[in-house]
Amino acid sequence: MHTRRLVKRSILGSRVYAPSPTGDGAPVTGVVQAVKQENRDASAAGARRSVYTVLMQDGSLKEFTEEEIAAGSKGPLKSSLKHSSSNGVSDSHKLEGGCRSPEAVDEQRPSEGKRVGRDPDTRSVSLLEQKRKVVSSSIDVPHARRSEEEVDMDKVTAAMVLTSLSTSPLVRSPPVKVSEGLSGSWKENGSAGPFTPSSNSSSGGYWSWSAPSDQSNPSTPSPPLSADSFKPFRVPSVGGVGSNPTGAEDPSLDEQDGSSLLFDEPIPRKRKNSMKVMFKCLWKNCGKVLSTTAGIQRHIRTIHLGRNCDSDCSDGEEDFYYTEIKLNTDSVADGLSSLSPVSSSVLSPPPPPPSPLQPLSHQPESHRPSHPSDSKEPHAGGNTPLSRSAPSALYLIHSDHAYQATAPVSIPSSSSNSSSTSFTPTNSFSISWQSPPVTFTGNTVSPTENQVFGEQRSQTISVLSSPPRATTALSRKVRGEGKKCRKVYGMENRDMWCTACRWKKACQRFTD
DNA sequence: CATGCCGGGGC
DNA sequence: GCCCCGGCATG
Repeated sequence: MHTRRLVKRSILGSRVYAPSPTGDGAPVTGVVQAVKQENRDASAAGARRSVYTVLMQDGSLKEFTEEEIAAGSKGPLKSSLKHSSSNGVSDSHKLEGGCRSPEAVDEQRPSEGKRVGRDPDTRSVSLLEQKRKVVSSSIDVPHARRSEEEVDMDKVTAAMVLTSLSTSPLVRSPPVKVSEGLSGSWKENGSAGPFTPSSNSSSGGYWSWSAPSDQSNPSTPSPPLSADSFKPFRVPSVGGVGSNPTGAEDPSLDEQDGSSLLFDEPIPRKRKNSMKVMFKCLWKNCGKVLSTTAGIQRHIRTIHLGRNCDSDCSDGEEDFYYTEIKLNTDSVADGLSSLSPVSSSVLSPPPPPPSPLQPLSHQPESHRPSHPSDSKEPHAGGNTPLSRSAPSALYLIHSDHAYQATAPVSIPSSSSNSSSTSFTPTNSFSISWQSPPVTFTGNTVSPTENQVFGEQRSQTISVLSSPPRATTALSRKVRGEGKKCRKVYGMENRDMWCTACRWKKACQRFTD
């Protein structure tokens, strides 16, 4: 990480002073053409130096160390743009005297100026972008070029764009393409070492590490889904960055990998607008889920990365510690709405929050979460106390799915309680709550009451993987016993059917 | 296999 | 919203 950070923001094109080649002490000016890192290996402690390739006035290229250049002026970084040196003479003046040297200077600077005003929108255009990304946002160097305001604005707008993009399922992919593009072509420059002397096009590593993995195929045509393109990028963050305090990111990543497969519509039949996007922290043992990128970034930044400052000083690193998950809000809605009678059947009053006068009074209590945040369902007849409080959003998600269960309607008017434990004082009906349709991780999803926080992650995964086609026995209306239009009129008189029957819907004429 | 019905798509 | 159909569960 350090190594490439050293390059800091590019000073390419900057005018610098260099020791006179003649040795007469009179400094000469030149334009930085390239920067190299010396002894990159031993960079850890310090003593790492940059070597600047400088285009001299006379058109020759020379290399100077940082110190040499610094000796010539007050340092390369300051020399070019704003005021610089000690004598108070403006830069331009010195240039007048020193080097009104040719095109090189004028050529370089405009191009460099481009970088400064970089537009967050261009994040999706990675190839172009990488040329501008010379100014890495992850650089912790005194802001020589960009004023604080610039940075702030950049972050803010970027955050806004990110948020808006990732909130809408339709437009989610763009922000991710950054990584996708960078990981491909940009990788070569990044890992091949220092910048090549190829003038101003110095491809900068936007993220300070190069992708060692070959998982990212350089020319991914157009992956529509973001989850995959996310993945290869996150992996290098483990080995490459080394900034992971715990150093144990792998498990979560693995799980992430596993679950990310589930992101892309496992279900052939997809429902419209039924997905809500959430963001889940991938930090080990965290798994916090928030609804906005800003929120999750803030969470990671403050909680895990230990950065106190607000969103301003973000370097984007948070992006790699959360992922995007989709929640099937639709099924949630279904489940909730199923509490009210779906069909005209008079049977089985659902455990209805809206009707407190129900005789089965104590039952609704435990069932009435009043908000979905109440954790596990009491399931079939389990008279669990309502004590459990589940603060985490995960529980919210989970219990939502639990509500998919509907009250089965199969009740012969007599007594036989069809399902397990009866909890109702009356014997005329029973309401059985089924375990949530989610069955992925086996242990956690089972109706067990013992919910541990540590299992949140798998909870989430199971949620993600939960097929909307829930436990069909419940969600599906039980087949009616009586005759239906089809039977009554027969296929030949199909026009006499009720419309529902004609449409293969639940018969409206002969309801059970 | 016939039937009932859900989810979804086309218009 | 009307209409139809694929597909699934059930008997």
